Amino acid sequence: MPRNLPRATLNGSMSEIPPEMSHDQPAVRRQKLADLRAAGTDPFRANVAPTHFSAEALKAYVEGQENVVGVAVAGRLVVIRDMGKSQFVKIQDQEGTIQLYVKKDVIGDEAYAAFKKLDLGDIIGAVGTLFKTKSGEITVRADRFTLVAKALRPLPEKWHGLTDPEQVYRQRYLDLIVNAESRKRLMLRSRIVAGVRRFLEDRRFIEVETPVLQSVAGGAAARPFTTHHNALGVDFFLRISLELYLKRLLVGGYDRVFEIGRNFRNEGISRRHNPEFTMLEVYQAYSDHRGMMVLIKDLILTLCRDALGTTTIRHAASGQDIDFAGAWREVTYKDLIRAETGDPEWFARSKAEHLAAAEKLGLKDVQASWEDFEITNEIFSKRIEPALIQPTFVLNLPKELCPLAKINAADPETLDVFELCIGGMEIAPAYSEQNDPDVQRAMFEKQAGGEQQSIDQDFLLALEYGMPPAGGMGVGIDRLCILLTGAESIRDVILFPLLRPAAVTQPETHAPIDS
RNA sequence: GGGCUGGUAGCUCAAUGGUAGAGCAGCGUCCUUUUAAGUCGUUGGUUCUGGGUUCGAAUCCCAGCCAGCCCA
Repeated sequence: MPRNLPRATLNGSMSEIPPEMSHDQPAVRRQKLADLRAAGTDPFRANVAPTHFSAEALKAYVEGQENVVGVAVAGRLVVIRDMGKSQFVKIQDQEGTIQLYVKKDVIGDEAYAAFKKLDLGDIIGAVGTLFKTKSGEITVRADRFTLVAKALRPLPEKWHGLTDPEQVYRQRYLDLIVNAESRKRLMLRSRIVAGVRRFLEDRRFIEVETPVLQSVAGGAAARPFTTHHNALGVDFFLRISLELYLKRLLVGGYDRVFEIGRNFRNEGISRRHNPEFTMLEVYQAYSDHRGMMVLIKDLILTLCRDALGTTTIRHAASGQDIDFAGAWREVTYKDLIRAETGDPEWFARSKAEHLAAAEKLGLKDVQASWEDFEITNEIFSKRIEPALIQPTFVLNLPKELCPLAKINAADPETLDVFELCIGGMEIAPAYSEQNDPDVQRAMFEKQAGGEQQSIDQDFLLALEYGMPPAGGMGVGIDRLCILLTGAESIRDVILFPLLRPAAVTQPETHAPIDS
């Protein structure tokens, strides 16, 4: 301690803050920390043993048993109402907030003086008894408290929270502290993911983990990220789907498998796309795409009941209510296209006619160089899909759209697949999985053009050992969360969405005033 | 990649070419049942960055950085 400053004592007194420094909140807080250490306590070496989360403590109160039920709680100080010789404060934990009442003549002069030195954002533990205030709020009357982490920086404002979207995403921890809505929404995501696991495990699906680093990134059409393994001296791709490894497990005798895993696609970023995103993929032997229809409806209804507590949600963008408990529409791709174009003979017409019609529909991006099926599919993705708000199974997609599904027996131009659309988004595609190794090889080769190296030969080898017929499905977990939480953007349901790296600057260090 | 919008105190926001302000937070005072507590006083600015126009720029112009939305 420099001689020119008063020595801090255990009763919480502290060095004078020079007025010209009083605006520098980190410096003031570091000074308080230095004073605590000078007095022999280091908050960062202390700990507490809470007995209750805030919400549990509130439930533990017994009417008429004032100051009988004892609790120990811990959390971040988010509200301080100082009334001189007593204070009402609120601490926040994972489950919510609880009010503490700290009275000078209860905790003693020294402890009270130390309590007055606490700052918003500090993390404390408190032990006391439950009572109800005049206005009826269940509150902990604190007998003692312990500071376990000093916050060296001030929190964002309590009333408006953090609104700058950039800061919300970059400093999600601050968003979570001050924006209850974000906290709720992202916690709901955890509940949804947990609900998916429970649902599938109840049906004897086995959760597995398959490689993220792959030498052939297959199972979807997307640009992969590349990376490099130093010891092997080999480049790898980050996976773009889970499919081909999960099907190897079907070959291996795991009849019901799923993985909830991160996919990486080196493509643009938008309200609906994050370069890394979470997919659920499920495969069930001896089932097919029809079986997957039952499974996905059951899954979503279960999530609605368990995580949301309702089977009806409001779709903000369209203003419609979506009722998951009702019947889900089933319609073929071709019927949708015929209805949208008003042309019953659409699929009998030439590419030139399709081009002209697409132009007439106002689809500006369509190029004459496109394949015929791409022109038709543009109508589907730009005009039809965004309008499918209520749960809709789109059946019998054209065979060009996926090389991994079985051809439909009645209409060999189409596949035994569905695409589930809800809220104008594609939520889950599912297939009757192709298990004929020769057909699969032919499909891959056709898709690859001349690029043999893009074919996963080991997957084809696996199929030659025999894969049971199976239904398979991919569910975009992020999109499902957008839907179920009513979020506007995928970034609102991802804790740390990808952003351009911020300028690399170390946090400014604020030396205590006395150094 | 293109268009539009935004970036001002720790946070939320004002200030439309003429002295950069308010609320919260901070600092100091009063207050032993408060609820965005109240009360009196008070500190605090690289107006995103760099150029330019102008007697004078947070404001107008150019370039850049970051973000959001829309489009691709």
